[in-house]
This record gives sequence, C-alpha cells and structure tokens, in this order.
Amino acid sequence: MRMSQRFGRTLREKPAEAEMPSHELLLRAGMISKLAAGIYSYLPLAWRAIKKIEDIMRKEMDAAGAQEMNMPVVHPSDIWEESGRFYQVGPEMVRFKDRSGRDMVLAMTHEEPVTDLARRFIDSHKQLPVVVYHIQTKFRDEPRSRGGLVRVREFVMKDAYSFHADEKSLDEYYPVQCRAYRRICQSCGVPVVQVQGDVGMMGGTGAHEFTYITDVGEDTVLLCPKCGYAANREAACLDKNLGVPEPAEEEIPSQPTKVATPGRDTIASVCEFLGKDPKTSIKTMVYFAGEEPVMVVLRGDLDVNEKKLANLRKVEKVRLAEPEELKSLGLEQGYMSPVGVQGIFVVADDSLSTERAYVAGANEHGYHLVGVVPGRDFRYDVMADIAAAREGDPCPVCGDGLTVKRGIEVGNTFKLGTRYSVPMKAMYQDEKGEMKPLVMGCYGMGVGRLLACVVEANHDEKGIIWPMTVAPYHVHLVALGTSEEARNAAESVYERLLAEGIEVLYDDRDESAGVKFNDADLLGMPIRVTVSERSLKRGGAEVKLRRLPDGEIVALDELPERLKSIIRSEIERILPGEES
RNA sequence: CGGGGAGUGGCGCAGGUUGGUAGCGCGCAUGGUUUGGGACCAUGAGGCCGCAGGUUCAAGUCCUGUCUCCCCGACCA
Repeated sequence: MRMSQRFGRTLREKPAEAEMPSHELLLRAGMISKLAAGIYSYLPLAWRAIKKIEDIMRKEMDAAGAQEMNMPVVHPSDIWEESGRFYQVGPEMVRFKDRSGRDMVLAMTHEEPVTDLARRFIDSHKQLPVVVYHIQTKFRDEPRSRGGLVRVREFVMKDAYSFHADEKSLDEYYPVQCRAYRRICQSCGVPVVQVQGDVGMMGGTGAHEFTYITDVGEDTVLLCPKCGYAANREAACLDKNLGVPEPAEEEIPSQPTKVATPGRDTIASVCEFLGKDPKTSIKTMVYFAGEEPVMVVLRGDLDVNEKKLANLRKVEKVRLAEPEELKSLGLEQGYMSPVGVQGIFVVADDSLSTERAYVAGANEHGYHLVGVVPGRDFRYDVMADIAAAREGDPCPVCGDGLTVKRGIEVGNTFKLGTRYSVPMKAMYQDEKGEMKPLVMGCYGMGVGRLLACVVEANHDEKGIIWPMTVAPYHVHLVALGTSEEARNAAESVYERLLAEGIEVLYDDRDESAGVKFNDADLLGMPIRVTVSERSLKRGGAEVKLRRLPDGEIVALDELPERLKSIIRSEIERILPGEES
C-alpha cells in the first residue's frame, strides 16, 4: 500500500475529544472516525488490524470446536418477548416497527436468535454438545459511551454459544472456551487476567471476565498478588474469619442489656464508646428490593455488596431506604437493629456467628444493646454472603491483602444454563426419550474493544507499537531523499517485498524525513525499513523494529529473507504455545 | 437521568464582558527552493460562527428555546 494513496490522514495535534491513549492515537493515526456518540467508522489501516484480530478469534474458536455462522442484526420482537427480555431490558435496546407495523429490535446480543436456531435444529442428545459462534454487529443504546472504542453503542462482537445435554457437559466444555479466551488476548499482545464475574440473578456456577488491567479502565477488580485470586468487585469475596477476636465464654450473657449510647450513631463511635472491636458489632441497613424492604445485618467492620444482595433477592438492583422510609418502618437511623423487628425480610451476612454476642442497635434513639446473639435474640430469614470486598481485605483463598485495580473487560464467559432454553422451549430428547431443555453457555468478546486494548497495551509517547500478529502491515517502508537512485531503490524494494508476500506500507510521499519518521512512529508498524542515499551508502536499507531503539543496515539482496525471519520471530514471540 | 464543560474552515484554537467587513497555527492546492526526525518562500482555496426564534439600523458577540459532543457519576447481557 502506498501512503500517497492511503485513505485517511494523520493528525499532529491531539483531538479535543480524546482522553485515553488508544482513543487519541487511533484518531491521530487516522484509523477511526466518529460518526456519532459511540458510533465509529474504521478506516483501512484499523480495519486490517480488526480483520487480523477476528482471524485470531476464528482460529481459537475453531480449535475450541466451534462452528462459525452468522445471525441477523435485526430481530422480530417475538423472540425477545418469549425470553422475557423484551420487557426486562430498558431503553438500551433499540425498538422500531417495520413498514407493516411489526415490532422489531436491533440485536444487542444473540441469545434469542441462537436459541431459536437450537430449537429448530437440535432434536437429539446425539447432536450434543454443539458449539457455534459468529462475529456480528450489535447495538446497545448505552446511557453513556466513552473512551473512544472502549465503550461504544455500535460494536462488533465475537459471540460463541454452546449447547449441552446437561450441566456436567457444560462444566467440561467451559474451561475450553476460557483457555481460548486467554490465548486470543495473548495472541493480540493484550495481557489479561481471568477474573470471577458476577453470575447475575439467575445464579449459576460460572461467569468469568477477561480483563486488561489499566488505570483508564472502567471495571473494578480485586486481585490477590500472592495467590492470584481475581474477581470483579461485584463478585469478590473476602475471608471473614481472620482477625476476629476469640469469643471468651463469659462474654455471652443470657440476654442482651440495653445501654445508653447518646449521640453514638455510627459503628465507629459506638465501638469506641463501649470499648468494643467493630468486628464484635452488628451493622444494620435497610434496602428496597423493588417494593419490598429488606433488612441487612452484617458484622460492623464490613460493607454491603449491593449486587450480591440484589442477586439474593432476585432483582435487577437494590437501593438504600430513605430516612422517611426508615421512620415509617418504625426504625431509628443510627440505632437500628434486627432485634424485635417483625414483618420485614432479614438477610444476615455469614460473617455473623450464632455462637457469640455482639453490640447492636436498640431501635431506640440513644441506646444500643450489648450481648446480642444472632439467631437467639433476633431471627433472620436467610444467611448468605452479602459483604463487599475492599482494598486490603483478606483474600478468601490465602488470607493475604487484596488489591483493587481498574481494568477493561475485553471478554466474558458465562454458564447460562437453561435461562433461555426453558422459556423458549429449546428441548432435546435424551437417551430415554424424555424431553429436556438444552443447557447453554455463552462466550462474548468485543472486537473493537480488544483493538483499543491492543493500543492501550502497546504504545509509547510517539504512537502505536503494533504487535506483529495484528499489525495492519508488517513493514513500513520509508523512502527518503529525492535522488533518482534512492527513489528507484525504494521503488524496487517495495516491488520486491510485495512479490515476496510481505505486507508493506510504503511511504512514497514527497514529505520531509521528519514527517515520514513521525508518521511511521505514530502508525506503529512493527518493522520500519528506510531506503535513502545514506542507507545505500552504508550498504543497503536500515531495518528498525518499532519497539526497539536502534536499527541495523541490511543489504538489499538479503532484505526479504531478513524481514521474513524478523516477522516470524516477532510472531513467535507473542503467540502462545500449546500449553497455555 | 444528576453535576461540569464545549460547539467558529479538515484538526487545534482566538474573537464574545465593550454588537459594526471572521482571524491565527497546522493541514490542503499551485509554483519554486529543500530532504535522516514534524523545512522555507510566494500565491491561493476553504467557514450562512451547531440549529431555530427574538432584540437591534446592524448579532459569532445580547436574550430565549433546541440539538449535538466531551468529562465525572448513575447505568453497563
């Protein structure tokens, strides 16, 4: 490709709208262009990288036994009504009517059409398991797009769906996809951590996110540097047994005692006043899960994870009760406790022990109760983990301190189970001839978002540094000087490299050396080859890797072989081996 | 949806309080001189100042409305 013919141009200055590096560099390189908020065009160079990323995905999906297909981007609303999501999801799904008045939607994901296909084509256990995938455009009218390609409204996603006869089969296959995901990211030069994700209100046993750790990310994950535990904030757990004072026998009185605690309406102030460890106090919060009030009790030093609570109560989200709502429930803010309350659902966090006594509110202004034993002095409807893990909390696996990091979620894997097959009646006949719902898994990965992460993970102050595996071109050939000799030499090098099947971007423009070098650095092809009077005098062409500071002179005759060998070794440097 | 900011040639910005012929840098076009890290000279093209109303002899500038975009938050299968 000749730069003089290239569609798109480089920008010297940082566009005003760009915040994060990938956004700025892709814009400045003339690789993407915004049409509307969260809606981008990919110009030729970026599109070549996109196609390479897709091919890496195809290779790994094929290796994971998945078959590529394609599904529509416009769906009749019927299938979304069948699954129940037509009413469940909000305005992020675009809905419209076709000319004859039928309700249609724009695909925001493809569980519905793929489940429809499954029920049409899968009849027997003999066909299972089966895995399909497609790379398709989706549209979600996000409340807020941001960060260039990181969060957009229209995006291309690789989506795989697996169908199984039972949970066991899904459990066996699930790790195969996880492995493919790690390999895809690695092949693209994007280091990711596999973190446990929120399984959502459907429950289920498996959900993972593949996250590129970066300060500009919008996801929050908790990591254990010691043992490698990694979880999304929504799903993260902590070890609640560490550092809890041993309960001495005499500390459990036969009944709670009311004590005056004037003005002590926070855990910290009450515990300080009474000389207690916050780990021996009970924090009481009231939330609303829809219309239903829910009282949450947990150990005083912990915070509520609202996502866990929402999942427990099978709602989309919960909200903290307003002060007036507390009053109407007969509760006193700052002195609340589950002791004596009736007619309200009580969730106890499993940090609380029924074997020891705690400090709790007295449901009376200015008073607390000492010696409250969960289960004995108050009832709860369910005990579960609803605590939030925070920076420094003990790792649930090894007990070491957890670290909070930001990251970009490039992909996720999820055990769907029968969430879609049951309502949509996607059934198969088992060996005994019984009809059973298909057990499904889904595996999604954003192509454009991965491209953004490639740039985030591979750039410097001058521009992009493409990994060889996804680089739009392998070689950026720079012709310098106006002499006939140099020009001709560059032209013949270009022709030669093309003939040898090397992907080469050729800067044949009539620009100064500075402009060409700076553009080469910005565009970021992995190998730069310079042909000039100077290089010819030194015996050939200068070959320099974008990621390294210095180049070498290579004789023109040896150039194609030398470049091929660099390309090969650069690809091998990145590509994962058989094991990973 | 809440808070903040911005819309003036392709990009980055000035002008606005004090209304009076729309400006700068980069880029682009033509010619010439240059050519190993964002060259120089000359000439030139390109903008109904987001849009719609209003005030005024006169609006980029003042008033009202509206749309769009960016950032923080809410939200995120």
